Amino acid sequence: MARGYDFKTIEAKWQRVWEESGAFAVTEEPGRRKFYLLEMYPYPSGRIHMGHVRNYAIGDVLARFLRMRGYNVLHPMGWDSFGLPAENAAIEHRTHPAKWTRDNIAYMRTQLKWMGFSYDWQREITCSDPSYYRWGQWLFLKLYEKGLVYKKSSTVNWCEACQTVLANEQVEGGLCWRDGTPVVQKELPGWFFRITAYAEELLGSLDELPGWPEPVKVMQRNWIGKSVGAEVHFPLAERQEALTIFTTRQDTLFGATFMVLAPEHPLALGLSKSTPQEQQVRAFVDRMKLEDRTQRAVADTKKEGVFTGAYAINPLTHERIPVWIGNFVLLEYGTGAIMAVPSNDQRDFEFAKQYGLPIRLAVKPVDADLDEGTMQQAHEGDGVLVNSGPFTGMGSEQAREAIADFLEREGIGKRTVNYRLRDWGISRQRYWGNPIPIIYCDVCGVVQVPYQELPVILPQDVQITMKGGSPLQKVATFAHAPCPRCGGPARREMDTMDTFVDSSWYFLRFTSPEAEDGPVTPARVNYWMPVDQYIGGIEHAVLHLLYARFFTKAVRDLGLIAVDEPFRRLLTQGMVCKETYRCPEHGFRLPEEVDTDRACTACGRPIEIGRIEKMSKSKKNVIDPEDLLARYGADTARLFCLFAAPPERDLEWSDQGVEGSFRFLSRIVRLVEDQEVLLKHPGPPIPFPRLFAGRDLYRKAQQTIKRVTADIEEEFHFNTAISALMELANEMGRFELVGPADEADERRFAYSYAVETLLLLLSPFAPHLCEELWEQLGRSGSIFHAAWPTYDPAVITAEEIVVVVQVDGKVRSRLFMPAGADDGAMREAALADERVKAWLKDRSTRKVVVVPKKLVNIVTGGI
RNA sequence: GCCGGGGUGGCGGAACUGGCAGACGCACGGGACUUAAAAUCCUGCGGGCUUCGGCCUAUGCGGGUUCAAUUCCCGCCCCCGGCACCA
Repeated sequence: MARGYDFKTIEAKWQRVWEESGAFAVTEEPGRRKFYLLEMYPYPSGRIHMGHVRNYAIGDVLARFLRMRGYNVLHPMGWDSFGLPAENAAIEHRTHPAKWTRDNIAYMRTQLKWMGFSYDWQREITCSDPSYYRWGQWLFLKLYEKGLVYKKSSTVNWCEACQTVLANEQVEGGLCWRDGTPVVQKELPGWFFRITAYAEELLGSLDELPGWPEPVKVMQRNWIGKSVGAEVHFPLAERQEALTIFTTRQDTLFGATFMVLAPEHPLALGLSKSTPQEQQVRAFVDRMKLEDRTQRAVADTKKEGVFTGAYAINPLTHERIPVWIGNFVLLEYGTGAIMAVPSNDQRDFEFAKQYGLPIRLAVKPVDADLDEGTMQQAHEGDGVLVNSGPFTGMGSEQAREAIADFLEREGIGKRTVNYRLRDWGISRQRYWGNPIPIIYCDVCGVVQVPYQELPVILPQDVQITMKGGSPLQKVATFAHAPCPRCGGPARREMDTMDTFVDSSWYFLRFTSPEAEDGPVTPARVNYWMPVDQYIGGIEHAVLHLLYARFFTKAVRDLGLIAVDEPFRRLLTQGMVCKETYRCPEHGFRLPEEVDTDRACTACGRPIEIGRIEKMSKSKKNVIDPEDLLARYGADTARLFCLFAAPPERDLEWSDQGVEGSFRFLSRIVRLVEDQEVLLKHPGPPIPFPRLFAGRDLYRKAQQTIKRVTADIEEEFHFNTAISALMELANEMGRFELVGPADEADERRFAYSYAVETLLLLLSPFAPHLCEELWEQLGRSGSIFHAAWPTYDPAVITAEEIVVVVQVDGKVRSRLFMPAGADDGAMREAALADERVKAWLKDRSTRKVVVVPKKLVNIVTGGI
C-alpha cells in the first residue's frame, strides 16, 4: 500500500453500507424529475479493464451528482452475455459457455462493486438468461409479423475464424471487427431486419439530437448514405427489355456514351449469348467470381471490363450505345448497372480511355471550355450543360430538375432515392446466442413458434468445436420439433441471433426488468424513457447506436413505447492508451511478463518504448484495474481517469499521474484530520457581511461551487472540476486557522465551511473517502443524502478587481480597484499610473479603450 | 479522394461571448525537516536577453481583420478517426 490513508478499510466499509442499505435502488415517482443515466453494458469477458473503469467512472460521477441535485436517477447495470468469446473460451478451457459466462459475471460484478459504482443492482439483466432472451424472441416474432423481419438467401460477409456471418456494420475495411480475419463473401440463407425501411427516419431524426456529438451523427449519415437522383430506363436495341440505371447526375444524361453492368448482374451473360463476345464475357464473369468482392471494392483496383456485344439506346439522344461489363460496378448499389458519362465522371473517363470508347461533353465548367479530344480528366463538378438538346445552357442544378421532370413525363424514368444502408443480417451460425423462434415444416413451410411456447430454450448439452457449422444441429432434441401448425415432424431454425439484437433494446428492459407479460411494462418504460444520458465508446458510432435507434423506432411502431429516439444525450468517451513496449527481436509478441524498463525476458535485448496505443493484451500495455485497487484504491483510480483528460479525448496512462491523484486525496485527509476536533464543533454560521477573517476562503469555496457545478453539468469537464477542487484545497492549506482571539469564530467557521463544501463537491468523484470524512466530522446521514451546495452570486463577486492596463495592446501595468469602479475611474487610474506614464512620455495618446471591470488599452500615435 | 476531429511548455492539459497565454497536475531544479532516505512543507520552472526594474519573443506555417487574435476570416502543412470505384 502506498503511503497516504487507509483506503482499504474505508472503501470496504462504505461499499458494505451502500449494499446493505440498497442505497441506489429507485422506483418510479411521478412528479419527481427523473433522470435515466446509462453506460454501455459490458461483455463479461472475465475481468473489467481500464476502459470500463473510465466509462463507468464518468457515469457514476453524473449519477451521484444528479441525485444530490434532487433527481430521481435510474442508473442500472447488466451483461451483454451472449457472443462468440464464450464459445472460444469453452474450447480453450474445456468448460461450458454458460458456466464460463456465469463465473465471469459473478467476478466482474464484484469488481464493479469494488469500484464503488452506484448502480441499482435490483435491475441487473443478463442477456443469456431466458427471462431476458425470451422477450428478444417475442420482439423478433412481432417484427416478423409486421414484415420487418424476413429471410432471404444472399451473398453475405463470412468470417472463417468466427465461422459465422457478419453484418455489414461488423466489417471494418474488409476485416472482421472482432478478430481482424479477412472477410469473404458467401452465398447463404439468413434472417434480416428491415432497417432500410427506417433509413429516412434514421437520417432525418439525427437533426433532432442536439445532445449527440457531431462526429457520431456524421458517421451515421455517411453510413446511411442517402443519394437523391433518378432511375432511368435504357431500352436494349433489338430486344423488348430495358436496362434500368440509377444516377444522381441526370444532368449529364446526354453525355452517356456507353453502359456498364456489374459482373454479377443477371443480364450479364444473357446479353452476350450467341454473339462473338460470348466466350470472352463468360471468361471475364467467371474470373470475377473467383476474385473476392471485398477486395475488388477496396481501394484503386485497376478498372477492367469486356464488351457484351449488346447495345442500348440512350433515351435522350436516341443513339445506340454499347453495353459493357466492368469490375468497378457494384451489384449491391443502385440497380447494379450504370450509364457511363466519361466526360463528367472520372471512373467512366478512365474506362473509356482504356477501351477507346467515345467521350462526349455534357456539362462544362461555368468559366471555361473543354474539348473532348484533349481533356485529361473528367469534369465532375456542376457546370453548364452543352450538347444537351433543349437543356443546353442550363445550370446543372436546374437541369437535374428539368430532366427529371422530362423523364417522368415521357415515362423514361422517375425521381428516386438510394441508400447505402443495407438490411441488417442477424443470423449467426453459432451456438451461444438467442435462438431464432422459427420452425420449418415440409408441409406448412416457415412457421413461428407460438408466443406461449417462448422462450425457445438454448439447450445446454452441446459439443462446441468451431467446425462443421452450428453445434445446435447435433442436438437432436433441439433440432427436431413438431410443427406448431400441423403437428407433423419439423426442424427448428439452427441459427442464433446476432448479439447486437440483444443490446438493441436492453435499455428498455432496465425500466421494468421483471415484466412477465411483455418485454416492458408500458407505464414504467414511459416514465423512464428516453435515456437522458448515454455514455460509451466511439467504436459503436454506427454499430450498436444505429441498431438501437432502429429498434426503438420499430418497437414504437409496435405501440409498446412512446419515444422516437432512445438516447437524448450521448457522450462518447475516448480510449485508454499507454505507451507500448517492443523488443527489437520479438516486436509486440513479447513473452508473458515484460520487464518494462530493462530487457526482453526471451532474448535479453533492451526493450524500446513504442507508440502510445490503446491498451490491449496483445500490445502488452495494459494496466489491470485490480492492481490499481490494491495500490491506491477505487477513489484514486476513479479520480485519475477523470482528471487526466477530458472524457471525449483519449486518455494517456501515467503512473505518476495516478500517484498525483492519490497524493491529492491523502492531502484532503490531512486537511480534515489535522483539525478534526475543531471541525466537529464549527460553531454557528456567520453571515457573509459580518465575516472578515476567512472572508476570502469562504468566497473561494463559493466560487468553487459555481465552477464545479457548471463543469459537471454543462460540458462534462471533470478534469477542470477537479482542478478547481485542488485550488480550493491549496487555499485551505495556506489558510491560517489560528489568529487573534477575537477572530477565532470567524476563522473556524470559514474553514469548516470550506471543508464541508470541498467534501460535498468531491463526493461524486471520490465517494468512499468523502463518506468517511463526512462521518468523522459528525455530520448526520450519508453525504449522498445531503443537498448539492449552492452559492450566492453576491458573495462570489470579488470586492476588488484587477484592471489590466495595456499600452498599444501590451500589458504594462495592473491596478487594483474597487469592484464598483466605472469606466471613467478606470481610465483615470490607468492614465495616472506611474509605469504607464513612463511609457506614454514620448508618445501622444490617440485613443483609450476601456473594457468594463477588466482592461484599459491606451493606443498611442507612436514615438 | 470526401467527411469529421485535432495541432498550446519537457509531458497530460487550462483559457467565459475576441481582453493578462500556460490554471490544475506530472516531471525536473533549489531549499527546509531527517543521521540518512522516503513522505511532507516552502520555492523556481515556455524561450532569449537583463543594469534584476524589466524588455523582447512565443499557441503548426504564411497572410488578413481589430485598439487587442489560441479564439474571427483567407491560403497552406502535419496528425488522428470514419467512409471510400456509392454512379
